[in-house]
Amino acid sequence: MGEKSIQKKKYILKTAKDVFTEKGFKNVTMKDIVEACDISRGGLYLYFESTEQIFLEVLKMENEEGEDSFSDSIPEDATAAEILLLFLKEQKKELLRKKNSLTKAVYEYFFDNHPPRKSNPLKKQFDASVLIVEKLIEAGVENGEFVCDDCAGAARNIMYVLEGLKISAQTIGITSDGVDKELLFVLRGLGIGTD
Amino acid sequence: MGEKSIQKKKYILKTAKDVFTEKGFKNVTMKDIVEACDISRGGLYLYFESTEQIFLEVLKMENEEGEDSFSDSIPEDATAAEILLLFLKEQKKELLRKKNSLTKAVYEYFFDNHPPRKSNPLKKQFDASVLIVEKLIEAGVENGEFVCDDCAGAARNIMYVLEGLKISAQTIGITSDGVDKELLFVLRGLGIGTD
Amino acid sequence: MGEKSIQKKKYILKTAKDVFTEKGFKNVTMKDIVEACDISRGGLYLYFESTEQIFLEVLKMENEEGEDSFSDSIPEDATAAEILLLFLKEQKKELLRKKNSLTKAVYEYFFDNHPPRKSNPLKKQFDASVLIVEKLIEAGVENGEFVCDDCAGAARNIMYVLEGLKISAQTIGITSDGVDKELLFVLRGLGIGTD
Amino acid sequence: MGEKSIQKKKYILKTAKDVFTEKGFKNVTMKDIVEACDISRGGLYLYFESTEQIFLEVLKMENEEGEDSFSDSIPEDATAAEILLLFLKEQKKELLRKKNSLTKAVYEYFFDNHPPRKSNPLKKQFDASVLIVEKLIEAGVENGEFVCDDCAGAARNIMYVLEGLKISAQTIGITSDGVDKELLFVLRGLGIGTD
DNA sequence: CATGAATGAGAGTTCATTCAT
DNA sequence: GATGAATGAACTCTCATTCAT
Repeated sequence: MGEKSIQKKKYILKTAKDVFTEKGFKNVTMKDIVEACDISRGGLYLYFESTEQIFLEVLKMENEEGEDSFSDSIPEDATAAEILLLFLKEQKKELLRKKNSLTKAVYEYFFDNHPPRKSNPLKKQFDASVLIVEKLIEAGVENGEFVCDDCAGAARNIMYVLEGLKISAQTIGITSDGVDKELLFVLRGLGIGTD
Repeated sequence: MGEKSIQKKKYILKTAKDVFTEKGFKNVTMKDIVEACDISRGGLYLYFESTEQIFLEVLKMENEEGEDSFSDSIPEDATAAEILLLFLKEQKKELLRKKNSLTKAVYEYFFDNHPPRKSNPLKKQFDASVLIVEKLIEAGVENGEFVCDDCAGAARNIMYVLEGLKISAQTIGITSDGVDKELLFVLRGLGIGTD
Repeated sequence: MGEKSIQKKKYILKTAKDVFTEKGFKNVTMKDIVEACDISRGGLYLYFESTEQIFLEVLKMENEEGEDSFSDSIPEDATAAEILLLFLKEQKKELLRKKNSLTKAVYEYFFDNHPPRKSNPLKKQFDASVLIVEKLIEAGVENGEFVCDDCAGAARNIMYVLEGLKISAQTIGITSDGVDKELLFVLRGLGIGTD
Repeated sequence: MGEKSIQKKKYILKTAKDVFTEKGFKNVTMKDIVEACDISRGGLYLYFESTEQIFLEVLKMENEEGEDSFSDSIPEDATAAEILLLFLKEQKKELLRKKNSLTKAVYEYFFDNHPPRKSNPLKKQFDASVLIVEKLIEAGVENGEFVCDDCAGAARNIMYVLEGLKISAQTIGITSDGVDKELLFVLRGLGIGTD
């Protein structure tokens, strides 16, 4: 596949992402993507052979891009508490977005497709997030910002609460205030009240 | 619709429940249900006109049956802590069930169908559970079993954690131990360690 | 079939007539008739075995009733011209009726079903009408009301014009004035102007 | 849609015309057309989405072709009477054709579908024909071929008689002689006897 | 006689996928 | 590489017709 087609592949993935964002995973057909990309039916098959493959590559692309953007937004001299707050705000923004990112599609996809635990990209991401939060909490405990005698537990707890909020946002709905209340409760568990 | 057809309707709902349990919501066609029930194509349409209608009636049936079975299992003289533990164990059992109940189908359905918040049955159920847990915690606080200065917040927190565990069980997978760890963490927040 | 069932048969035919009147012939299903009659599916089959059979019996019933009603409305001492006008007015009323009698259903039925010419009930009716009109014209010519040297031809012509008006009413639409213009033109051919 | 598919579309329309001619409108299913064209089920849907759409395009095609073929057949130096006779012969041929053109299908379709009078293509065609005949009669009156003091009325009368003959041909049946008798009667009204 | 549940054939429609150009 | 017409499998849904009660 030459230089030119790599461009096209990226174009397709970017366009497909919008489609998945709007319609989830199962509702998306090859036809939908063909039409969104305004390419020929056969053309799409030159690059991808199923919505599943496209979706997985969209996810991969997302992860690669996503990683950077968060760490980029952290000020050099931020305290642990500040970074944690930033992280939570980011998550909140994400989960409240009306046309909500890929969350729905991701859930839908992984409902039906259970990659072996070890290679489950969702699990990897989850575990990575837990680790980051854990490190943050540990750092915060060390310099007296947080109180916590089970940092790993607290980190996991935060992540599960976030998962709970995320799925609730997609199913029963949730307000900005609703999210704040939960996050505050969690933070109070770390010994701090917040703005 | 006579006595007899009511029986049949129930039979269809019960059979359909298994189908939804196995395949989720979107993957289920009228044909699937027809075949599972071993009735004729047209026969199904005498009772239901879409998988959606069937699914919603399955849910209703589930809720009606579910309510009783839990309260039935509570001993007369149980303490608040005991009841809470019972409740959590029940939830754990539910969320670990391999062919996992209707969870997947429910999520899938409500991803695409957002009933107005007021009439969202999922929300109703969630709120009801929060209330129950809240009352339990309050009772526990009163007789010294729990320590907690925001019972409502704690109850909501527990429910969101449960939601997080539920969705995680469906997507990234989770072990019995993993669930226990989370529940223990939450309970410790109420001032108790557990068996 | 006993006394009672003859009543029921008549009831079905009367109800079915309304259905055919509203929906034509082809659009009517056994189900439609069953529902209109509010009887059971099987019940209908005890009396009739197809919409075709029902329709033909409806037509027979109509003809039997129709014959009397027209001749009843003619005054004893009417002149030929008066009777002819009466006849044309009757036809006009019929063909302008919005929910137009059985015309549509009749045409639809006979498009697909061509009984041998001799036994075609539609043809019988048409020929009978031609004859009546012819006799009227002859009578009118004799007593100087009309001028006409081919009474049979004129009668046939009138009937074909009426057919043309009837089908036009059903397809391209026609106004009361439109009908009047045609009828006047035809009457002028008989040497008379009219009110 | 490229050059090639335009060919195919025409092919489908031509084939479909035969189907409508044979079976009328309501009796024709997408499947019938698919089979007549010997194409795939899905293939037909690439071009048309319903029998109605196909039918209307068949009609349009017919009208476009029909217009030319008649005017082409008129000799340069024909008199008004000659042209009128030609026109009537054409109509006669049309209405006697055993597998009778689209007449039946057209009637069937317009029984159920009443486009607003202004845009009813059937009405347009009817009105256009009336106008043509009227002009012919006027021309004939001017040069002494016809006698007539209400050319418009006579033209309309001729067209309604033709409609009457057309519907009669489809329902009660009519012979070549039968048609001749009617047309002669009408022509005699214009002051001429004919071959 | 009457009921109405049940059956199964058949029409409509959509898409993943292929393939000649 | 790219196109888009074509195919056919799979679903949905509706009724005529039957039959046990």
